[in-house]
Amino acid sequence: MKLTLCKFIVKMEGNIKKVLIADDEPDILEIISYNLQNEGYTVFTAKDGKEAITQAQKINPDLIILDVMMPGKTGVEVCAFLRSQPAFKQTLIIFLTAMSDEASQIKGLETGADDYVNKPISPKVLVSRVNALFRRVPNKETGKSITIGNIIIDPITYLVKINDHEVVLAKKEFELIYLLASRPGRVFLRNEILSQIWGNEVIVGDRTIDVHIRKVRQKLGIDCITTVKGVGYKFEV
Amino acid sequence: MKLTLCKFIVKMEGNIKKVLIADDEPDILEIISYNLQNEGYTVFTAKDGKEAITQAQKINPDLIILDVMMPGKTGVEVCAFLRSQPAFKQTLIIFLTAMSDEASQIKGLETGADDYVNKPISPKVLVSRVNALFRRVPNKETGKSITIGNIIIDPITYLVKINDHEVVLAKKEFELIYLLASRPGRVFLRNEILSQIWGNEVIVGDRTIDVHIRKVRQKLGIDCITTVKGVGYKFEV
DNA sequence: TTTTACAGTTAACAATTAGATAATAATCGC
DNA sequence: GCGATTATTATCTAATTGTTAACTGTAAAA
Repeated sequence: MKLTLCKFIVKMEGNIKKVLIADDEPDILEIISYNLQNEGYTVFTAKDGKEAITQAQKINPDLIILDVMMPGKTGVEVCAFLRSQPAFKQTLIIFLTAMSDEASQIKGLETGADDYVNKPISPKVLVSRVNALFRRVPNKETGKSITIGNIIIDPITYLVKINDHEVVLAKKEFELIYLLASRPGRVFLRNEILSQIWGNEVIVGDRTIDVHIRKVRQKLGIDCITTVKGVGYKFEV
Repeated sequence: MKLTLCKFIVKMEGNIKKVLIADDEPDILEIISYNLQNEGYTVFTAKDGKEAITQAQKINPDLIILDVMMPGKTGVEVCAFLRSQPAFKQTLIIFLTAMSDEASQIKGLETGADDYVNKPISPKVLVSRVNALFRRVPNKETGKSITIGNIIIDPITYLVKINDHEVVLAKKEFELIYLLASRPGRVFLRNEILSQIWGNEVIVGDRTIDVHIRKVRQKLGIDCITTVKGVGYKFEV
């Protein structure tokens, strides 16, 4: 009783989560779909890696469940590709695999997956894990375009529009403005920026962020990035 | 050279994650501790459920790894108890267990755990999962904004608002007012201020605090810092 | 009243930090 | 593999921020 009520609330709050499942075995696709739909998720499917990517870009799901072994692009490759795009930096990803050897599991998690479930899959366990993931990441806006004043920042097309004037930014430049604009007013420490955009393992020099900030400021032509000396940067209109 | 320095700084700047591990088997405790410490985490241990709870309350860890089967309180019980307290609503919890049956796994995840790892544990996999979890959780907000009367001191935006008028302070100035305002009315000894803001190793002259206090008073324009002669300063409205 | 002990004030100096720019390196698309 | 774009580094400069020192004011103790 409590559960259904809870589900109902989740559904009413405009938080219907979109889940994309990619697996080349139709049976698995079906059984997972069925169980997740029962939990109130909207489910989309893809039968290989390529389709997974096109689908992901089209529907912008909240969670992607990826089979590791797929014809064409493997799940790990799909994950790596998606993670390289700002729109999917925050998207939850679960790997599904027959391999239970730890090497591939570690690799999977390090590629940026959020969980790793071994086949044979118990649908109920999978559902529990999906729920647990969503519980942890409440209503994270994933891949949504950001509109602040007369500025639109769209991670799908990689374009920034200012007063209907399109500005083309390089990848890092776009990632920067997208990150800062994701929480307008909030100061992002240099460390945060580094770990969000460059990742924790990559180490770049001190001036690298500055140079990118400068380029963004230059290209946008408007003053929307404020420096907080000794702390970091923030987006402000 | 530069590389190590940079890494060191990153780790030092408030990103040290505290992990509490509770398991009744000393061997497991040790091997997990070792591996997590190697990754840069600060590790605390507990040998049973009761100790886990007292430790958790004492050190307020970012992540708790709980063995399900422990003498006294089980991991699930510990988890349920902690989750019932506001302070631990957001704390990450991973279950560790020999049982691989799905019922207990589902139950564990539904109690509010964030992950579930089956024994025998591969330390490397566990470390990967821990990393994956922390990657997912947004950096704990730097601090809460303080509102006293018509003054708002907000460390997220690094701004002080007085009657909707924004005041921009330099880093040390902000740290000062934020510290004093964190306990309004309480007198902070000069020594306390020094060790809180400058750290224990740094030695600065006598007048340094005064000068910063003066700047804050000047910039804020209102009289909210009171001098207690021979003792220190306090925030008062 | 004078002395003393603090804290306030101010300006000068030092240190830190970010901006600008050009040069080099890496990457991408063909 | 080549040219073009993008990313990173190095260096210098400018600005801001932090610290010190010297002086002033003030209130309590001698």
